[in-house]
Amino acid sequence: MKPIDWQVTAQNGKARTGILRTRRSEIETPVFMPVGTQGTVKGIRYEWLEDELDARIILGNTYHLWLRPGIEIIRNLGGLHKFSTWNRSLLTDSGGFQVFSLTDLRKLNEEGVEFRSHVDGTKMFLSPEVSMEIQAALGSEIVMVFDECLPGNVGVEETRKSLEMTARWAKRSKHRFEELQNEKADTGFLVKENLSGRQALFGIIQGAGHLNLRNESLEKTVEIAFDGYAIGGLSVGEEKSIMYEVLEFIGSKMPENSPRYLMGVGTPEDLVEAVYHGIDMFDCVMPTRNGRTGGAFTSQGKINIRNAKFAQDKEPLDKNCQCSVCQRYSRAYLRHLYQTGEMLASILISHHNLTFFLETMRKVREAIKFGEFSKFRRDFLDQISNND
RNA sequence: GCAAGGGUGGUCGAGUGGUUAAUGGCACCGGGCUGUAAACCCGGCAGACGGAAGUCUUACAUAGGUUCAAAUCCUAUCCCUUGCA
Repeated sequence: MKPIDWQVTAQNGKARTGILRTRRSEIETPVFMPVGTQGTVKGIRYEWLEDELDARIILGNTYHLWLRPGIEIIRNLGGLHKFSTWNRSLLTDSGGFQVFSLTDLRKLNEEGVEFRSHVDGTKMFLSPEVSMEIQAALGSEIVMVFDECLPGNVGVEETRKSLEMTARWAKRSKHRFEELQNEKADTGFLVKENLSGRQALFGIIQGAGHLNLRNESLEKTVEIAFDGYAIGGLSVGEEKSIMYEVLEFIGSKMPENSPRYLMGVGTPEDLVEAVYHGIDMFDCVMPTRNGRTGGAFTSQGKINIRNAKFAQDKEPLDKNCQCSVCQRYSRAYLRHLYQTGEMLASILISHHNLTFFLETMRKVREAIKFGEFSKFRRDFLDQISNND
């Protein structure tokens, strides 16, 4: 028995819809997963995620939860689901991205990465094994292998060395992961229908903007065999055209019968483009981070609620949006909340943004089912670049 | 009325003869944010011209003055604060 089940339900060009079943929820793909790094999607109560937004899966982060509150505490409280009360699916990132983003606070070698905690400077050592142990304690439905994520625009030699290490780390991740499953270290264990009740493990393809290396990484990763495959190392400073090039090249080469996950991406346009190239899963901090900092995504493109031009604007953030924020609050009011530093501004805009992302994916799925994805893509990109 | 201390750019507040179109903070304006060290970061903020380096004009209560040079020194006036009557 497998830990997850994924079936394609419709195909339109390279784009496809599917149903991903985990032990905790049923997820229609393509799916956008809100990011909940520290056990919370910043500014959004689970009630909203469950009810109005109807998110079926969110992210958590190994590194952050390891530092605070610490794994012992989470394990003692029964895992991240019980601790946080989020009962739908969780995907946990391995800390691999922090290898990239906390570059000043780390020392990296074959064995793993020594971090100085960004919280208090304590030395911590993260490795494939440790990452798997933490993710087992968190009890997420989908565990990510521990990888090295390079910045964009890195040369061929460095990229190759890195991707080879990532492949070795992937092997070690899987080895330790399976031990932990057998040891029943997974706090989220839950038997459901014909699933194993265990965690699923996804591999990560690296290779920066070098297509041949992407291919190499793909082969190495598939050879190890995972429950799903992710593309890492995109949108990390490289030209956007490089990301699209990599997606076009590698997207449809990834195993057809497993979910394909593009890590950390992206803008609404990126999502639609990636779906076009056969990607099924996404996560990104943009809706919540931009929401907190006054950036709203709309069907007419991005707006910045700080702009003086909204001071007396009675319209909602997006006149085409059905979310509870757009049904009730004007741009003028939201701008006022933002300008006066009211936390509600961040909450409401984040809420709207998440709605926009999730709703966009709903429309994407719809379009694929009706065989109209090309038209949808054209119209969507047209609308969104048409603002001001 | 007398005495003391003050009046600086939207605001608060540095500066007390030249490197000062004037430090900072706030406000304001704009930009950025892609597996969250992010309720954050960056930039602009007298006016005009310029792509820019820059040039010019007007500025530190008001009006005069001293000086090669003044927000800074002097004189007068107006206003504010505090104390004493």
